[in-house]
Amino acid sequence: MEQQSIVNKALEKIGDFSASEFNMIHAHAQFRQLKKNDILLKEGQVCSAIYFIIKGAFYQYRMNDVDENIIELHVDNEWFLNNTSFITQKPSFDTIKAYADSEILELNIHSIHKLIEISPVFFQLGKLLQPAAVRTQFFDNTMTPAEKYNYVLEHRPRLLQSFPLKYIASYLKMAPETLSRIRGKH
Amino acid sequence: MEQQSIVNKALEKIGDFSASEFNMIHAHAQFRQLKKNDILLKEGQVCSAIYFIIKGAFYQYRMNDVDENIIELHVDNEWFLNNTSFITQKPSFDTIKAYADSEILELNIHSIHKLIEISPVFFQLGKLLQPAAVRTQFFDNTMTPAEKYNYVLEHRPRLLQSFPLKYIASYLKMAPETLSRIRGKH
DNA sequence: TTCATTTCTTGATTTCAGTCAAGTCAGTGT
DNA sequence: ACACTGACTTGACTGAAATCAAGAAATGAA
Repeated sequence: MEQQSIVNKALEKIGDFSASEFNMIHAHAQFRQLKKNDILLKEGQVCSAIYFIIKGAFYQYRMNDVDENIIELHVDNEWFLNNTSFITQKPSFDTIKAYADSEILELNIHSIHKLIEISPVFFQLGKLLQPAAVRTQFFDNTMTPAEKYNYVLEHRPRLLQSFPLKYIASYLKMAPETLSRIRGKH
Repeated sequence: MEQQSIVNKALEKIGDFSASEFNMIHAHAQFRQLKKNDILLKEGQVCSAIYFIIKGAFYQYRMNDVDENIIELHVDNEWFLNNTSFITQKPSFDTIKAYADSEILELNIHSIHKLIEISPVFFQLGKLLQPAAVRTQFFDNTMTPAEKYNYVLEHRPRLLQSFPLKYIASYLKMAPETLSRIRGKH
């Protein structure tokens, strides 16, 4: 199947699984379709699954009085989750929303636990938490706006194509005007 | 034993363990003593264990050209680890150093895996990753210096007693002068 | 097409935290 | 008692990014 090979390719990057182990993962995964602006996880709900984007894009935001504060951006061929809520299994502070019509695969925490009971091989799925953990290193206040932009340009360039400037500015915690000026100087 | 009851009390907060399960955890844990300025984990090493501070204090810092940039502060009766290195099992960017003569308990990743093989109950140990995950929410650039100080004052007041002002300022990513001024206005 | 709305850019001004600098205070050693 | 050091405070100045404001460009709807 087309979808499965895409997912397997992404899984190969995070661990060493046999064909039968791939099949076990797919047996536990749920295919889902969402329309633009559909909500995948609402603030207050517990994030009990990890997701793989086959097609589309998602963003996570937190309400701050009036406006949406963007926490994470995700494009196709990426795994994502609300890291804090998933790890703690407590209500999420953030909402996850589809930015475009999307197709995703869902692997819930019970399935992951079952898989790990079957074999410690599936511990490697824990590495899916890695990107979020690594990312937080960079977005402490030690980086200047220009450094943040260059970091995204180098490490996640597809974000810049997939989302409007003001989403990226919010994600990078700077004013849209500032991002516009930085981009102006190539 | 004195130490065990301290640790069990801390473990009760994160999960529901039986007496025999407590014993299994202690059987896998290593007791260690460190002197002030002893290094627990050096930059470049993989963080392969989680630690519980029975007595003393620790800090994690990252070298930035000349000066130490403080990443985390830990006081007694807390679990800690280098979150990123532990989750990814890749070399740490940070060094963990004893701020005072300390006594700790060490539970390495192999022991944790063994425990989880014995029983899924020990999955709850994963919750020890929680504090770090929760903390990163707050230290994105959305908070003003005063808000950061108030957050620490409310959630981790013992840090303010345990470490000198300049350590806390570095941890909160602000100039020592700024922290001093904020504190001046109660 | 035209009009309306949103997105992005550009300029002028403001503000808040960082830096620089000087001084106080407490602790240590001689 | 004295100087020396490190921790903290306070004031003056600076600079980078936010804010305010206006307008241009792109998008979409009628």
